[in-house]
Amino acid sequence: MEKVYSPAAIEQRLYQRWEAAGYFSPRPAERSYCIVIPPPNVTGTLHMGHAFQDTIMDALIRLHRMRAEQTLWQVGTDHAGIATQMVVERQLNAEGKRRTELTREAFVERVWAWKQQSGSTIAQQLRRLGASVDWTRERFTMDPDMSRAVVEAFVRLHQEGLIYRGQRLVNWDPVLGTALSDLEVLSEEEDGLLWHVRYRLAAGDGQLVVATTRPETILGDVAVAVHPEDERYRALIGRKLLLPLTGREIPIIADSYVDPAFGTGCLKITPAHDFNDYAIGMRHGLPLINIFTPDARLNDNAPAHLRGLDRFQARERIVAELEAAGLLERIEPHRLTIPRGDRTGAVIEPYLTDQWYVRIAPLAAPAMAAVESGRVRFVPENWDKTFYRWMRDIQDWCISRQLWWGHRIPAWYDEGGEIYVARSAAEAHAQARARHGREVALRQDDDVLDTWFSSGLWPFSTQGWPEQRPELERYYPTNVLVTGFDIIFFWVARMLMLGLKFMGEVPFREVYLHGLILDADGQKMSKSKGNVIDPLDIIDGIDLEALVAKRTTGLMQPQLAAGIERATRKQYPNGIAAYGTDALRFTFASFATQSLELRFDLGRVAGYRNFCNKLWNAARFVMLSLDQAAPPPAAASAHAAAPSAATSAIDVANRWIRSRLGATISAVERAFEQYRFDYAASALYEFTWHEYCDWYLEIVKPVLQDTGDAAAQHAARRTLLEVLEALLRALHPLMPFISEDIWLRVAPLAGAGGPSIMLAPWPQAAQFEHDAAAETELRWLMQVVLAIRQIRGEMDISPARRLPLLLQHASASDLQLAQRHHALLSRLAGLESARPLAAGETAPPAAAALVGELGLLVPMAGLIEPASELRRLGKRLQKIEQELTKSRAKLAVESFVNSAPADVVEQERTRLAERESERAALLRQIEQVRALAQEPV
RNA sequence: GGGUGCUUAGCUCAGCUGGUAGAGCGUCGCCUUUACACGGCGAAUGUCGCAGGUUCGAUCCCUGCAGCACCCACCA
Repeated sequence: MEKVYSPAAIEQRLYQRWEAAGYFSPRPAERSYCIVIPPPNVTGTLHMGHAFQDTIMDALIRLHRMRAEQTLWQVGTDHAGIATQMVVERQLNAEGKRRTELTREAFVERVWAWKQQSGSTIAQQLRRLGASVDWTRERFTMDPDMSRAVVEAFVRLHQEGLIYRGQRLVNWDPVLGTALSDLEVLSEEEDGLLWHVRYRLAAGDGQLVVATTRPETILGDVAVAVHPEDERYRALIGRKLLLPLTGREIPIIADSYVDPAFGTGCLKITPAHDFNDYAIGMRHGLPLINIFTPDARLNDNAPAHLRGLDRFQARERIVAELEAAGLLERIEPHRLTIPRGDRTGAVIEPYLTDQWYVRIAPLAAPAMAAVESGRVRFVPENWDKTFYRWMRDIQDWCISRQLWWGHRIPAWYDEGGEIYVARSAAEAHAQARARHGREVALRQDDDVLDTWFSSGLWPFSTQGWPEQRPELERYYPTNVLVTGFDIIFFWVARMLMLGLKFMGEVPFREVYLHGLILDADGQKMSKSKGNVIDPLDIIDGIDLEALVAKRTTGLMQPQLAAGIERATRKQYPNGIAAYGTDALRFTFASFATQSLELRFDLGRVAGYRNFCNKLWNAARFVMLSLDQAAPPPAAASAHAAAPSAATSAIDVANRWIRSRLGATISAVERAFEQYRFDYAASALYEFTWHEYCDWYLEIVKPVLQDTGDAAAQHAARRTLLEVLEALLRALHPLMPFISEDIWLRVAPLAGAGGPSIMLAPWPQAAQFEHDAAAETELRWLMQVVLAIRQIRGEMDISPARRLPLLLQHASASDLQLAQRHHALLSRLAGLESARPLAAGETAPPAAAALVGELGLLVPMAGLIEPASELRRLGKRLQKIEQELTKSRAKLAVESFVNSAPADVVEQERTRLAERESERAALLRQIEQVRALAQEPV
């Protein structure tokens, strides 16, 4: 093995081997375990959020695979209608072309070409992460069989009246020229203006002043509303106003929606361009006047000289004209929420169109019931509140999009506009024939479905639905959905509704919602902020120039480049080092707390890279020590010989490390069950570094190197190997590569070979039985060693200097342990000698420490300055006295002694007693050292 | 406007059913001891956001306040 762990040398090679060998495919077993990957955009690239959630899923999958369950991680990608269409449109624009210059067929063909070209990027990136997805079952939401599922779902929902076509106001993105669902609209507060406009009474005997944020929509006004109780305007209700600029007559109506306190208390009503006005218009039977074209220019309902103006130009012109006509009373600044399309950032226009909707209430009710009854469980649990709130107020889902890329809506129209929803054109024609008694010409709906409609079917469409395939039976419902909370409405809720609808069962038993990865400053990572870290750059490393180039090219706002470059150079003066996949994965695991926000910290990655190196070198040590091994003693003689001191000492240590490993395995299992990957990571880290390496390896060294005891050496080597081998298996779900690489070398020696650690069984805690006696004994050993090291450290005694040690007040058990572990103590604490004080022997001046009642004395002669020992003792004394004061105070409170549970009181008394005897010992010690200090040298 | 979280060591975060606070990184000493300097040994550091309340006892439960974050919502 190389001296330094080098992830680049092992990772890709191992993954290729695994994939080629087909290890990612499920192997038949009684129990199954299935996770579907949240399908990433096919043309996208892997970001930190993906890497995080894929790490979690892979860890779960690998654990269950090792438990010999029939484990499937279903992989695939999403066609991502809007996002992908936009990317390809941008490419066209760069070539100086426009989408509309192409035929629909030509454009779609071009998107497919782009998908072929870029679709493998994310798949390759997933491989780099070590994701053990079953590539042989990869799906794409636009695959023919997936499309068939989409059509089937649409047709069935339509047949049941759960999909309908309706004309109403939608969120219209004028840049894309499509409708959007409510979820795809982001509202943010922005600075705007409030224009106060005069509307004159038709009779010429007065005016109303109306406050509006959108003066251009005056052209579509059909009324002005006031509150029915508003004394100021009560008398005017029912009278007519002249619409400014056009002179069209509109009524003054009364509606309690109007807030008399806002603005002037007069609200202009534009039903075709505002959701509230639409509702009011409906209530009052008012007409709708649409004044915009689909790209938000004024249409023919506007006065001739304004037609064709963009809505923002129109606003300027209309304000100017109002001003000129003396109809503009005043303008004031105003904060308002502006709705924007989540992809384009364009201001959303409420716009009257025909769209397809899913009637959501009948689907939402069973979904809520499933969560309420616990058939689906959110982790962390409190997400159910968010879910319920949204589901209660949910509006019908607009599923049609005026795009070219996506699943074409399976609806056809005849010349009369009659609709035929069918699984195929032929079926539609048949329906039309039946209706008309003759063949009629049909035209398919031009629109496509919302991407999330097909995503919502993912857990069963990937398994062949609507066909009843065995895998559908086997893997539905899936066990857990792992995803970000930001997608709970878009995806989780819809899968739940559609899964219940079509499969009659929830699509997953549990939903693990993880937090959002932020940069080190707590900012969301985004291209425009220039703070994006590519997970692959952490794995492979990247130099500063490449990182700067990556962050500053292709910006939507190129003027940000300079600032981004400056910040990047400051934050990563040396670029990013190559840490490897395992370190990155372990970092993600350790980040997987229940927190909503996770600040990514490269320091943590470096720490876990070091951890990998530690593990690597521990393995090296084990391998090296095996190379030096003498042949094991013959079984008979090993048993016949009386156990030597070395044997019985190492035997306790062997039992101890096995006991600790067992506890670690249990802790990891518990952690996985609770989705607390941070607990799993820290249990493994703690055991590997601070128990196996810090103690066990050090304990084993003298046995292996200093003694000629073959039986002890043999037992130590076996334990070294067995524990390492099982530890690697326990580490594998989080660190697949390094664990495999080492395991392939180690396992055969441990008699646990196999083609891959992936297929090896998950370690059984029961095989590493808990051993309380060994743990107690090792705790004693460690405390003694630590106490002596502390003296050495604080007294600045060179590690090379061997110390004599005297034991004071040693119990029989202390003496026995000291004798058994004499060699170890000497080695680990650097002792020259160790012996108990003889009866009646006066202790020499010494630095002292206590382990329970046992006093550890390091004679000071020539080693220790009395002054520094006094300082050390003084510090200890101070601390003890503080604790004593607290303890005494507590026990002095009668109510505590009376009301607190007996064991708590007892514990406090014990603590007090211990502190008191420690204090006494310290005082004696101080006295003695002080006397020494005063003696002339 | 409504909702949900968060506020613990210099930094990033843990902290189980209330019983006198932990890790990693960083810092400071000492050490190139043949697994590892991506290392070893030792050390220091916390009015647990603020103010009340409940309790024998509160980082933990309750109320209020402040700050931060996110989600939902039609106030022109």
